[in-house]
Amino acid sequence: MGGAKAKRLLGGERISEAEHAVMEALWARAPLSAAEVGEAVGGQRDWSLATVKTLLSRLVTKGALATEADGRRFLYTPLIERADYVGGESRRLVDRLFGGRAAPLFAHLAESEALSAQDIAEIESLLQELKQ
Amino acid sequence: MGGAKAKRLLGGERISEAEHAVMEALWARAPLSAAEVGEAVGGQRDWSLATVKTLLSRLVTKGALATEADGRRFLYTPLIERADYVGGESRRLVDRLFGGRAAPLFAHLAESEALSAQDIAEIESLLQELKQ
DNA sequence: GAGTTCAGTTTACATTCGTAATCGTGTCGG
DNA sequence: CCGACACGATTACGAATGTAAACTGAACTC
Repeated sequence: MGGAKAKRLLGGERISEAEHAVMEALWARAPLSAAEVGEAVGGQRDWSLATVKTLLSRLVTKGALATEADGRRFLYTPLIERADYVGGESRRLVDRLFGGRAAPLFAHLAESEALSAQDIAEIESLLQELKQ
Repeated sequence: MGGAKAKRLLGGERISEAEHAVMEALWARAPLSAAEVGEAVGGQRDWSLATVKTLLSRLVTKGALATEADGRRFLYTPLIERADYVGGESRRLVDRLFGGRAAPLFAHLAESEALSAQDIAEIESLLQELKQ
């Protein structure tokens, strides 16, 4: 279950960084109106509502969001799953920088002290699961 | 030695994806002339020499490459280390998508079967080193 | 020594992105 | 019924990017 195949954005369009912030808001809670998304991202970015609306429109065009009419306004809902997006981006990075292999990435994070003790513990237990 | 602190690009400018391909060529072997870089990346991207020259210039402007005169032409050498670039990009991804923690990234890679048996073995041994 | 070549520099131009302001229209209060 | 407001849609506009052609000056050729 949960094995939804990665939904490709229409024509494989990419989600930009600003757009991603909007997606995060909607992944956290959806559906939301434009104004609500504005509030939600208000903490992180200092955008005018107009900007948020532009990003929402672009995401709809790209096929990343669905709209549902709610009276005079729209409610927006993600069409792609966060896991798919995250997986895609991770894969892209690993491909681009580490020849597609994850171990070197891991080594890098380890070497640059990007791993906390907790991370290490968690990863260790994940490894255990994988091995059986 | 080798502990060079991450060289920040002038003003923190980012290296674009196309530029990155050029950097890879030079990280693999440097110094190289523009024509040589062209050949080196020729396999991956189908760029005209003019394009390669543009990218080289932009990278010089951004402070990512140094030029060394060699007769009528230039030889280009990276000013930033691949490890620094890779580390920066990895960190950005982890911050943006996983709240700065590496374990979730790892979990994701594991879950999406992006980890080969070899990866797992290597990571395991890295973990051993980390733990002592 | 003049023309051709070659390399870097300048200019070009369509897209995407970030960031909005403005427009058009339907709705709600009075 | 009329004006103020609330929304989405349209338009804007500069910076960055991808991709390259045109220009310029120096070097090598005959």
